[in-house]
Order: sequence, then C-alpha cells, then structure tokens
Amino acid sequence: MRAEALKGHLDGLLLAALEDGPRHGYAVKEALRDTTDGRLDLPTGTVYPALHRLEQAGLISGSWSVVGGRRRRTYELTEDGRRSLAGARDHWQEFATAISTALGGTPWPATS
Amino acid sequence: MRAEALKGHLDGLLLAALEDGPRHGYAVKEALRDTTDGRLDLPTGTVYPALHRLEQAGLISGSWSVVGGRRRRTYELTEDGRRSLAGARDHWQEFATAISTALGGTPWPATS
DNA sequence: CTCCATACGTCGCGTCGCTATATATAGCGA
DNA sequence: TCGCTATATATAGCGACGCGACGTATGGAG
Repeated sequence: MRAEALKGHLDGLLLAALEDGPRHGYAVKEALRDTTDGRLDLPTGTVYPALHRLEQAGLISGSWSVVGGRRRRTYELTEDGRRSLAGARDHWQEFATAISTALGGTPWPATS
Repeated sequence: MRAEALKGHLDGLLLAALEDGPRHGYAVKEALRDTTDGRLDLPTGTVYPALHRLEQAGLISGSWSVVGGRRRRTYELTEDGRRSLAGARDHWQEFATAISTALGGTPWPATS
C-alpha cells in the first residue's frame, strides 16, 4: 500500500511502535511492517527523519549503542510521548469516523 | 476538527458529496459539513482548488449557471469519477485498517 | 446602510513523506 | 575472494497539496 497519505498520522504510528519497549529505528520500521502484515512498509527516508523530529520534540529519547559491530540508536517514549500517543489515538478515532461518515459507501467498519 | 491531515483523502470526500446528484462548490462544502455534524468544515481555499483539480482530471464535469443573481458552477460525477470514488473507498478501508492496526489502543472501531 | 451568508476565485506558504544517494558492517553463496 | 543481500543510519532536494489570507460580487435581514 502506498503510504503517501500518512500526512500527520505518521508520528502516532512511530510512537505506538515504541509503546511496548525501546526499539532502534530499523526495528521500528520492521515492527510497523510486521504488525500490518507488510501493508505498511515505510522507506528509511521516511522513518529516520520522523524519528529525529520526534526526538527534537521531546516525545522520544534516543541513545547510541553498538550491537554486533553495527551502531544503533535506540529510542524510548518520554512522558510527553505517552501523552502524545494517547492524543494521537483520540485524534485518529475522530478523524477516521468523520472521513468514513463523509465517504459513505460501506457504513463502518468493513463488516463485509 | 482540523482537516490538515486530509492529504490524499480529500478527493474521495468531494466525489462522495457529488454521488447523490449534481451540486455546486459551496453546496459540496456544506454537504460535507452537515453529514459530519460540522466536524469537517473545509475552508474555501481547500474546496475550490480541489474541485478544479478533479475537473481537470476528468472525474467531474462542471457547468455555469445563475441562480438568484449569483453565479454557480455546478459539478457532476463522470464515469471515471464514479470509478475513482469506488477506488477511493477501497483505498480508505485498507488505509484505515492498516493505521488502526498499527496504532493499536482501542482495536477497531471505537466501540466504547 | 451595515452586516452576514452565499458564491466564486487565486497566490503563496509550510509541511512532510518520498526518492535517491551515501556510508559501513556482517554473512552467505559462488 | 568477490559480489550480493540484509542490517543500520543519514541527509539533500523534490513534489504534492491543504490552508490562510485576501479579493470580488450579490441578496436579504436588521
């Protein structure tokens, strides 16, 4: 699936991927891919800058480490990050409900 | 609700608003506002350019008329438009399912 | 006569996801 | 030994597009 329509929803996804414990960037990318059965396979050029933004915003905190000769930047949620994630979930529910209503067709959700 | 996160979903909404019959731009804006209880109140700077794009793309066709001294551009769906609307609905279902899955929290939809 | 709703339009800004490209290591098969 | 792939990170520049701000014009209510 094309992920171009993510505008404004990406941050929440990344935060959600970090909810059950610290992960490094590549692992976040994989987590999203796996939990959605490969439907959400984000390019690295999307993931890394977004993580930088989140860290800059204080929603996650990162630290360098080296595992198996490869450098990793491991991120974990901050308190602000958890709050922001909760907000993102609320916002998504509202958004999805509004769009689904306006879009019509099959009511909500795809019960077919 | 803030409609900034519409990126890529707007076209489908406009097409859906034209599904049950021809409407002019302002009426499309009102239709979306009304069917969502005011949650989706798009600014004119969003609606009109988008309608122009859709007409340019051949998904809707417009014609001028004058009603009550005011000029109106009335649009209706083309065949391509109907196909595109169906596609937009499919795409939305896929997208919403993927995001909801990855975002986690309350599963899907807000049954609470 | 003023104000608001109706009705259309466009310019320019800002955001942000994506493509392309670069670097570096580990491991596997030829 | 020589690629090739997966792992792991990074950034520059592009392109798309929704939105704010503004401009024009009419009709009706107060």
